[in-house]
Amino acid sequence: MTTYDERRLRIVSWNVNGIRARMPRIAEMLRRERPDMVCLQETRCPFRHFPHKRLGELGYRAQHSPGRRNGGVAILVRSDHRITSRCLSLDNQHDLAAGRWLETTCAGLTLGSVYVPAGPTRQELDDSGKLAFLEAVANQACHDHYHPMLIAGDFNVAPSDRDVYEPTWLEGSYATAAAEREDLRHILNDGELVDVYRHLHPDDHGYTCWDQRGGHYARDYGLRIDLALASSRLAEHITRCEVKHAYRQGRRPSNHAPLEIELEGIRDCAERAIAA
DNA sequence: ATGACTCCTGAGAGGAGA
Repeated sequence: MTTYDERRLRIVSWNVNGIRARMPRIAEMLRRERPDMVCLQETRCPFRHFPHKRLGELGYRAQHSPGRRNGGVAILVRSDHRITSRCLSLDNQHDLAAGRWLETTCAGLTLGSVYVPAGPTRQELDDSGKLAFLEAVANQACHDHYHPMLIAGDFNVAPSDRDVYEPTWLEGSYATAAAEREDLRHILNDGELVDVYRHLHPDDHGYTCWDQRGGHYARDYGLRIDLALASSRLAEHITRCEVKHAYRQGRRPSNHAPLEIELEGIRDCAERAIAA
């Protein structure tokens, strides 16, 4: 029986691009890393086909919010943890959350798994759905949370030009449009959230997503659109945040790499919040 | 700039992703 350090939590966020197609790689990651919690995006899997049994064999319980056809988010919790609450709505809207937002409180932490709509392309300029969704995430982050909060997932927004391989090629695209970036700043400022990777690695690219075509990964034509946002009182407890390249390589990878976040002293953090 | 992807559904192409 493995024993785990209760004061240290490791959380992985991963856009798996189809949980069924990715199950061998997900199993590999869970066996090797044994994270406490996992936020998944793009499960692309109907409710009835979700691999609860296989995940159970691997020692994880899953909560799943399927999307209509694409999308879908899940949160996996290692079986030795007790889940204290769950939330299936985003800014009090159930329909907005379907397939795109899940929230679980566990081990003194409220964790959100988010999949922001990709939004506009160069051809298709209407981005109102994406902006409304980002607004709802901002509101959700502003709600009173008893526990410190970590929101992790695929935001489909690269916060700045430093987060994309060649800004001029992507000008005005879904990931770099000014309005999206403005809304992301709004989430960070109003929710008092910290972009964890950028906070710990001010000078690295930290790309998490590479197009599957044409050797983008080999050339490192990447985007940093998978983010972990921590409430400010949680941010000081984050000791590590890394892109796990091993799972973007090898056999049948997702187009995204997992992002791993390590927290220490989380119980202290919750206790201080209660005392305050 | 990328030459030439890969998932899903449903039974073959077509939509979607980013």
